[in-house]
Amino acid sequence: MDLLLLSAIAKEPLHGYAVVEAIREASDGALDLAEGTVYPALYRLEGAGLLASSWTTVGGRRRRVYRLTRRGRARLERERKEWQAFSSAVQAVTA
Amino acid sequence: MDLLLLSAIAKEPLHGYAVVEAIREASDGALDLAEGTVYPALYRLEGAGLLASSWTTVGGRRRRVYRLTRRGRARLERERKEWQAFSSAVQAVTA
DNA sequence: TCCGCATACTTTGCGTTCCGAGGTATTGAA
DNA sequence: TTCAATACCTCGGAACGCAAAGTATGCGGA
Repeated sequence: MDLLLLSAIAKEPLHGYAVVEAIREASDGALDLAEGTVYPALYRLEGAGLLASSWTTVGGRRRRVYRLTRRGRARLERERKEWQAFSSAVQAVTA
Repeated sequence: MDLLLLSAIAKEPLHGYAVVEAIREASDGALDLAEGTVYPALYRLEGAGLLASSWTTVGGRRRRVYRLTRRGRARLERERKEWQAFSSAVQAVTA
């Protein structure tokens, strides 16, 4: 989860709703995250100092735009490596 | 989890303790499952009709050996495909 | 005009899952 | 005889992902 969110926001700052769309589109519909999953996860990541947010208003609608902090980028690198390792391990067991 | 257990047991019937070892070795130590994870999962899979078990005694030690049922093999195929799809999707988002 | 849909955020509660920790019991080696 | 390894079982907690419901705004079509 964290890897997905950090990856999406790393490409460009996004607000919650846009994160859901970005991940759904990037995965060609395979990953369709529920809002009840994403928003609490974003709060958690911000609380952990990996994301920072600011409110903006676009066309009368308020948006909370998230961007990666320095620590967030470092964490993203780590998460990527861990995912690769995990994925390879699963591949090895199931092959 | 289910994919890992079914994969390990598909190669040859195994008892719980051996499943943990098989997965740890196949993954070169990367996946080291806790017994508190594996045993309940095996009961669950057996309850779902994907595994069948029988008691054996080897050197005074009792073992519950699990093997895949027909439905278990079908499920394994499905789990493999789902994992591939999921893994590809994550790869696409994080790339 | 007004209804409904898309946008956008928030919160609550549920079910599942995985694990740590503890327990039982046997065998074999130090 | 004591300890490690083998082998099983079970309880409790913590986290997680999601469905569902709620709030609110803007916009297009009937």
